[in-house]
Amino acid sequence: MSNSPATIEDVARIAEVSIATVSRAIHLPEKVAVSTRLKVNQAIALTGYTPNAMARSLRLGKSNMILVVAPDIGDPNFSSILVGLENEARAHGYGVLIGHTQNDAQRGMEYLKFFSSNQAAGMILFTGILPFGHQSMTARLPPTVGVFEPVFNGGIPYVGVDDLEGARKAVELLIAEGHRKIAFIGENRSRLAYSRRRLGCEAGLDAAGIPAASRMVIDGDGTIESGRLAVDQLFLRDTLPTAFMCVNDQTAIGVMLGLTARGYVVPRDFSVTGFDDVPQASFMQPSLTTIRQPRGLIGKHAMTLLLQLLSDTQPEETEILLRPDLVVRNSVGPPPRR
Amino acid sequence: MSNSPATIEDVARIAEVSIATVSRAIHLPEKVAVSTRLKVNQAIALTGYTPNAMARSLRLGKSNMILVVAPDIGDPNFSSILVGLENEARAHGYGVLIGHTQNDAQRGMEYLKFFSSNQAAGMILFTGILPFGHQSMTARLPPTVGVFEPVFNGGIPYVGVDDLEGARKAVELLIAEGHRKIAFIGENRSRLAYSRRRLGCEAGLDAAGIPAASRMVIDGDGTIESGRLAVDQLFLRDTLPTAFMCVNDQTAIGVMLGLTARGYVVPRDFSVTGFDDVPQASFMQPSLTTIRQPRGLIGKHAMTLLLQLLSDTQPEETEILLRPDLVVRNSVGPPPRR
DNA sequence: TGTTAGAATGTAAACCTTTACATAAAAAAT
DNA sequence: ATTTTTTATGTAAAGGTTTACATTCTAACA
Repeated sequence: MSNSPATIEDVARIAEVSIATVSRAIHLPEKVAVSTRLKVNQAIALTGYTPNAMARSLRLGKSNMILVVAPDIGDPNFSSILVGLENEARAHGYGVLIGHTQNDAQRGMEYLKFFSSNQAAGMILFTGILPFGHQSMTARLPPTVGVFEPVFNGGIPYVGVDDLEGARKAVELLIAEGHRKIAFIGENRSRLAYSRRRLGCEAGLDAAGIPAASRMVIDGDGTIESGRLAVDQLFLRDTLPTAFMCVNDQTAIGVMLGLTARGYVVPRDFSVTGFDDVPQASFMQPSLTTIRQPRGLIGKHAMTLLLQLLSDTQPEETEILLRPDLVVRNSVGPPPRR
Repeated sequence: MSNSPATIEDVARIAEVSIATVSRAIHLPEKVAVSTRLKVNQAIALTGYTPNAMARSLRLGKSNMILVVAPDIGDPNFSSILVGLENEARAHGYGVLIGHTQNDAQRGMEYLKFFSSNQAAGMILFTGILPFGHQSMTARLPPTVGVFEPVFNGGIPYVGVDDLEGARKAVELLIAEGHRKIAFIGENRSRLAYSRRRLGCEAGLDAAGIPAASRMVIDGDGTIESGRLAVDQLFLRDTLPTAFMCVNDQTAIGVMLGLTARGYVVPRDFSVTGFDDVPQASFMQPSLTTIRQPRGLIGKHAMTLLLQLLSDTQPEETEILLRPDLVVRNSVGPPPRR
């Protein structure tokens, strides 16, 4: 064992072939005679040779890193998708690089250096927003797949859950339990996924023939705190809903905390549904009825799609919507008789 | 704008200097005349040149990527530390690469390819276990810093919380509330951090003169489920504790769920403490009294330490223990009068 | 036997930097 | 004015791959 790592030359010398043959033995084994292939493999085993990825990327003009950009690494939705992404990437020899923008466009821009410096080949976007100041650069956009949140600037493939369908399932459950006055606690920062959920809710209410008069909408910002505030706002009104359909679990948790703080008991006094099925949802008291995102699967599909883009295999689908599942727990019951 | 990215040659041509001068203008500006520096900078701005990191790493024999290896990316402890790590890394021009071993040594080995192929310069280890089958390779170990969990194989710098101190604080709170019969719900997979917490607990009990007879220890595996099981095990015994001090929040959550399932009320009937202060802790009913890990800070310090190692600045400290804070919430009260 | 097609291997250039060393120019010293 | 020192720039090699093209070898064919 020498002290510096073995290079392709070391292998070539030991196998008594040229470096070109070694390279071919690795990447196009069928182009090299069986006997030489054997010699090369032995030499590789002997030296413990691993190709230098830097040299490789330089020569190929392509890196084997995927940048994953999320607004917040701490988001409970993030980690399981990341697992799916990482598994799939690793299975194909890719590494996963992470970045978090904290919803700051400036921050997002910083990560572009990974592309201009050739360190990343593609990007997975959690943010729903391209990390670019100017549209002008869109032409040079690296291969990108959106996840969890569709990307505004059209034309970027997206993998996520069918938000409309999921929201419909949730509202249907509430209606089936007998609820008629349903408040939708939404999110106002114009996130596409969230507005789709609202549309799904509307659709469900329409289908059940619920009049507009008994519908309520409060817009928060998708945080626990905004769920609490939404409760306060609703209690200022003349009519209260019997059920809260929340745009995500964070909001739902906030709503439940707000209701509990006012002395109400869920689901006896009010029913609450969430969306996402974050880990916390199952530990709430009562546990939260919600719509599950198949996060691992989303990650896997998104990475597959991206790797297709990278290998110039133009994928047929540009939007993959996975089926959301209703997870029935204990935060929904029939409306109280008043 | 050409279609392929600008290289140092393009810049040199426009600035009418040699590529060496361009390189110097970037990395050793004081070595180049002010007038030329200006020309070069203009040319850089004009072309939008960014140095090709692959070529740079190849030449320098050093990458600017840090591999972060965790047993489980989904661990709520992971993400905030990751934020600290990533912020610090990015501030120094480094990228963060992630890997998750799922407590599988085989998996861990796979990530070593990032080093043998020169794609990563250093490593942050969450696992407490070196991802190596053989000790023999220890000599070739890349610069590594352990985090959250000290690394077994001695000599590896570690940044974490002072587990002893934290555990002492927790047990002191219980004792101050009047508890004498305290059960420690531990973890049996010989994790160093966890065994330190147990020692801290013992030390606190010793200091208070609590006799060995009224101490109980149950070993689980640090999961919610094992917390539940620990409760079941204790209820088989003659004497019950009045308080449960848990090795981590997951276990504490399990304990609380187990107690609730048996119809007990926390903290009226039993007190419970955790360790870590994961996000869930504050949403439990009752909210969990626990010991906070300053996770962002841990990440920041660990990365600083690693970057020092990488720049051959031998750091003086080899173990940085941050001060843990007691977070008093609602899961601890005085013991019931029986 | 002499040609030719096909298979296997080798040679060398290219990918883009950084930097030791050489050279040229300017400033300082004689 | 000449020599020496200092400063600024240029030349060219090296880092480890991949691959187009050239070469050699083998086997098949006439």
